[in-house]
Amino acid sequence: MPEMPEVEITKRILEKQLKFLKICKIQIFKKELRWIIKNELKKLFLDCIILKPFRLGKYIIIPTNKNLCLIIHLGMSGVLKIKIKNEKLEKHDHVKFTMLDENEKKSYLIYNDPRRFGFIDYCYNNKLKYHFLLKNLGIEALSKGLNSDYLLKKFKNKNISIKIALLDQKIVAGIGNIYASEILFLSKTHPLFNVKFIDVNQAIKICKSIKLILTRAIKKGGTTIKDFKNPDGKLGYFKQQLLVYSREGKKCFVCTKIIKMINFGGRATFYCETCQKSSKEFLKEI
DNA sequence: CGTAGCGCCTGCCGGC
DNA sequence: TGCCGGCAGGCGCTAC
Repeated sequence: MPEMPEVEITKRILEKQLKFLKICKIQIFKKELRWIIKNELKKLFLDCIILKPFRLGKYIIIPTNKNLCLIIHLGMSGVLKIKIKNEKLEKHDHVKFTMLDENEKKSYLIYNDPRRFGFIDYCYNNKLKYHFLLKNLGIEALSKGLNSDYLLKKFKNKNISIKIALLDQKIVAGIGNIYASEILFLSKTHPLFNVKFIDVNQAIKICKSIKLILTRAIKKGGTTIKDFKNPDGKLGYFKQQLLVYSREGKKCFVCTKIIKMINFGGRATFYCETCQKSSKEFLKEI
């Protein structure tokens, strides 16, 4: 489910609904996620008061008043659900936090993840940037620092296709497989274009497209392909705006030629051969 | 060193 | 109807 816009949507709702709640109970029904949830987490976070959640790339960070923060990643199929009633568990509910507000009213945060590629970890607030999963994150996709200079610097001495580069969280944090195809279509860049040939003009276009696509997706509440729901249970509506992703065999909205799908790096990539044309010599072999 | 490919999981869909 | 292969929004690890 989640690329950065979906994670951002999730975070915004957590921000509204979890702030200053006290964690009074933690239940772990399945600790074998991407990594095994550490035993001590349950005890450590008891009686912690939740401060303002934030996002780093596709990670959600939930800081607390005890210098500890939760690190949550939703993997491919993870969702966080907030409930105000103590409802029966659903399939693939793996972790449940019970929380209290200042009037002792309970609410519940539930981590649900069918494929279990996501995880929950924790660390000390001041050690966050040294956490092994966060320390190598590249620049935030929507930050000002993401500009053509930054991209060109990162692309220097690399010999990979632009599609692979956009998915590399060490370069830019937040882009996933759906939006990578969309971004390349918008910037008229062939997905196999070798980053070592990207010039300033192309880098500027790519930066603009990254920001435009992700900002639009956030506005639409993210993309629901199959199972993304925000913590309020709402769906995302960016799917209707997708220009190339999952449109193989259909007509390009711009030139009416047929959208192609290719597979590399183990992921599907959708593009328009006409709109994203490139001389062969600039493409990365696959 | 950088890069390509694998594997972790469950569920769903299309083809036979 | 049922079974099977392929595929899915991510990402760290391993082998080269």
